[in-house]
Amino acid sequence: MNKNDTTKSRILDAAEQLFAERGFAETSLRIITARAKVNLASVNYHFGSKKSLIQDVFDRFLSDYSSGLGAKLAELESESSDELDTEKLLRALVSPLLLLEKKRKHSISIFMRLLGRAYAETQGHLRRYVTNKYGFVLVRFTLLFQKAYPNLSNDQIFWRLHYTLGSLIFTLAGSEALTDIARVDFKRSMQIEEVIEEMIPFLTAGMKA
Amino acid sequence: MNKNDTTKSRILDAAEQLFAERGFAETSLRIITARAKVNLASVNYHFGSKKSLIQDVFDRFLSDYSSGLGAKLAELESESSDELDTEKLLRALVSPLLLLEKKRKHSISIFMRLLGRAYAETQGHLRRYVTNKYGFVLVRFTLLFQKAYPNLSNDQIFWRLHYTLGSLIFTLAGSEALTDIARVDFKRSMQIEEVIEEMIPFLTAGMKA
DNA sequence: AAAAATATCAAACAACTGTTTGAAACATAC
DNA sequence: GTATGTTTCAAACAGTTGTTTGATATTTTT
Repeated sequence: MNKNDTTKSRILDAAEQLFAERGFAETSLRIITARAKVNLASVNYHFGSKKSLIQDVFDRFLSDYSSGLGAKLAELESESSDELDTEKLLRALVSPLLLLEKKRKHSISIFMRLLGRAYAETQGHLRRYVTNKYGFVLVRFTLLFQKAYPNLSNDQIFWRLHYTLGSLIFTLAGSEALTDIARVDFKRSMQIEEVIEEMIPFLTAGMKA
Repeated sequence: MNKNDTTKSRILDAAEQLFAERGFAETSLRIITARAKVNLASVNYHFGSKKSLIQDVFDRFLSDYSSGLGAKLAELESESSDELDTEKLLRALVSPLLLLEKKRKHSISIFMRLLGRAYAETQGHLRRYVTNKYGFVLVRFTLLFQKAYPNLSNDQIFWRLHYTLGSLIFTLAGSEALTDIARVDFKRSMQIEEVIEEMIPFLTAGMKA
């Protein structure tokens, strides 16, 4: 049987879509299993609980993304500080995203919406889970920025990195709706790659303000 | 009876807090009424439904904010284009927020978290409601930016405005958690006013990149 | 003070939630 | 082909949800 058409992966596919569209609490297991065309009980059989399903949806994205990012970071870490600049670092951050998008259409926007929702879960289990398991990537990234900008204080870098993440997550999460508006208002149809390209000079300028 | 201690306003107070903390679907009417120390049925009596309660929570914030912003925008609209700059416009955007914060502690972060959640509700009733009722403010703001930056194309302004909103909402929504981290990591405790001050040069540089 | 309108209350409602169960179907190994 | 392990399925479970009800209390009007 095709690995992408097992009961388990069909549940993951349906769940990640619906979670991104409607949120975690607003998405019932019955809606997921109906969309995935599998039996209701199979979620608890394959994943144990709804909580674990949510975590597994994240894991599939994050392990893909952070392995791609890890390679990029390793490259950059071996470079000297005067070779580093914001644009290079930002491209390291987004290029694994574009890889995801190539493998599966709209996955950037789905991924970013999920991230936004996880972030909004200020006190929930999900935020803890994500930060515990993947927080070290953010740390590595912060260190690179510190190396690239020795004149900026550490907390300035901390904050600017968060401004950047805010722009990225917010814009890419809403990219479908926003490109729609741009298309009718400015008669300009954009791909997500183009949206990202537009964003890089903005963020670069801010970073070294 | 004190206007701020009616059943209705106690429900609004409890609801806005809990919605910001936990989300809309994750917050039951029973939790709200328990926190507000009122009877369960009073929500449906005073607001009609949970949906309307959510909208009314927004209305209280948005009418406060957008009336403050409206005055600022009127000022700016009467200025000539060479008097306008990004910093002025950004300050017009955030100064009504700081007024809210003065009236009630933590209201910026609550407000931004609510906005973030409303924004995440891509297909929900709330997003429609907010954009229908308050979308014109964003339009006015866009026009001012176009006036201030005649060399930028309209869609560039459109996108950069969204990057800015992303930074603002994302950072201010998480400002409590982030200032906590900054305090222990950098031994630096920050007020929200300071966070905003730090953000303005970043966004200004990006806007005129 | 009587009457009318407004507000509060405990209790019940139907609908929906995630999860469990035990039997049936299927696959794999001997 | 029988036995063993794995997966699917319909049905039921207990708990929570938003909402409604009708009685009681409170306030306002006359």
